[in-house]
Amino acid sequence: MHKMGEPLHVTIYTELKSKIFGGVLNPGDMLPSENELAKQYDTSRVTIRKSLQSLESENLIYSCQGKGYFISQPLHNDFYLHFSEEERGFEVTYKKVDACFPSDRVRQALEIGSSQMVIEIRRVIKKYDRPVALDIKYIPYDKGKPTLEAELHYAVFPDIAAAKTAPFAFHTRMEIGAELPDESVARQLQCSLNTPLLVVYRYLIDQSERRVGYGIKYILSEYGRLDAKSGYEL
Amino acid sequence: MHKMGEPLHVTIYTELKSKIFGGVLNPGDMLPSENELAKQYDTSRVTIRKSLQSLESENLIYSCQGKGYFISQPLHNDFYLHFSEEERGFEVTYKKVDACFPSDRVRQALEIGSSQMVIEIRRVIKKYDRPVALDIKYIPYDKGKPTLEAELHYAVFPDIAAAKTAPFAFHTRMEIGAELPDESVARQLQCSLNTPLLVVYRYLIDQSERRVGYGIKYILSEYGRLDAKSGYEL
DNA sequence: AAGTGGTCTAGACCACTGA
DNA sequence: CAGTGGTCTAGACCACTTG
Repeated sequence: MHKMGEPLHVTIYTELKSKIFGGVLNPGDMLPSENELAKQYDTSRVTIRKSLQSLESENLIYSCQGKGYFISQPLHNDFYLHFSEEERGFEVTYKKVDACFPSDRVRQALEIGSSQMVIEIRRVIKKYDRPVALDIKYIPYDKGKPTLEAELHYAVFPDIAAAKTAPFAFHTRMEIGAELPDESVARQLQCSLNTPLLVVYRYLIDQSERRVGYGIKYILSEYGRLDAKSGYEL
Repeated sequence: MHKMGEPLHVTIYTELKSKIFGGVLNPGDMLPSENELAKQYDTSRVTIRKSLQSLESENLIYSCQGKGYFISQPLHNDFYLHFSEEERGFEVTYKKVDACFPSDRVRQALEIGSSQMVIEIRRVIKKYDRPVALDIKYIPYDKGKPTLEAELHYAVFPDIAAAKTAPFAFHTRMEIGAELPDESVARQLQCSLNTPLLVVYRYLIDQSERRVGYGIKYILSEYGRLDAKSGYEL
């Protein structure tokens, strides 16, 4: 029922959602028409549409012109993963910035020629004085740019592109794998050569599909599993 | 400008979005008021609100009552990850279903007592006749339920909960780590004991926070990195 | 033809914010 | 106080789907 002070469209939204979560309405089922609902709740079509649009933006229902509204198939394989650079409780104790010529792997990842220089930024992330992750980033080095020191804040990834283009005009791709460290990585993480590591590759891509950043993060798995979730909330 | 046949609210939406992606409007900036925009585009407030609501549902803008609309801070650390059970081009060549008493790890994951039996479902996923992943799932075994054979379709995870509750009334948590296989896992994946594996843990949780399923998937990393992406699309 | 959703108008009143 | 967004109405016309 309509609670005092609560907008009517919220009440309608909630009641319909309850029916979906309660199994009264199931995937594929048709909802009552807008006019039907407007009559039921003694309100206008606009208010009903407001409620339905909320449900639609949560992927709970969808509409077909001329036919009606239908309950969606639930998406239980789509996960949401938060992967932040600035981890709370962790400390970045070491930074190194270099301009250098890229290795083949880095050249490929950034889709650049071998004569194009790159800036390499290495960081060791520690917790309780023990290294838990090694983060290496590469960004193409444009001549006539500020000094290397000024590039330090590029350690946080989105800033790289944000500095060159509009803040929304790029996206990121991520690949997650499991690998054993090479000697250099093992040394910096103070682990043995057969310690399995989570490795996260990141590609920063601008609006014209140019690669503007490449990052590799080696994570000691026992200190940092990645978390993701899917599903719907009442 | 307003193209023929295109709804006005879409035109307005697109023009505003272009300004955001083009860097004309930046995070924190205030948009013109609804009345302002209605005047500019010679339309009603309702149409303007429709456009703004679209932008809001994409997290490009947000509104504050009494103040106005503002450009959001971009969320470049929120990733979208699709983790499907039925992989195209892969084959499930082996299935085993057992009712058994759970190990400690499984008991903890499902939050059940040691006298509660569970059903174990093992699957080996192959590609070109080579194993690429091992998938083990556990679901609490309720007495007086159908035979084990009938539980085979539970191999696909969401179905487990969907069979017991409404299709929307549950969610999933996922943890991703890197581990070395034990002997049993190595044997089934036909790999050595120091092959690093991606390990994906899944918890299927119903609306009253009960664990209704637990899954472990060991993935040979070289054949199946996980992909995720973030960002905005024009 | 009747019913559906999609678009749009021209108002109204309210709650909230800031000067 | 004036200006903002939030809610809501009572219509209208269109495009689409189905019988």
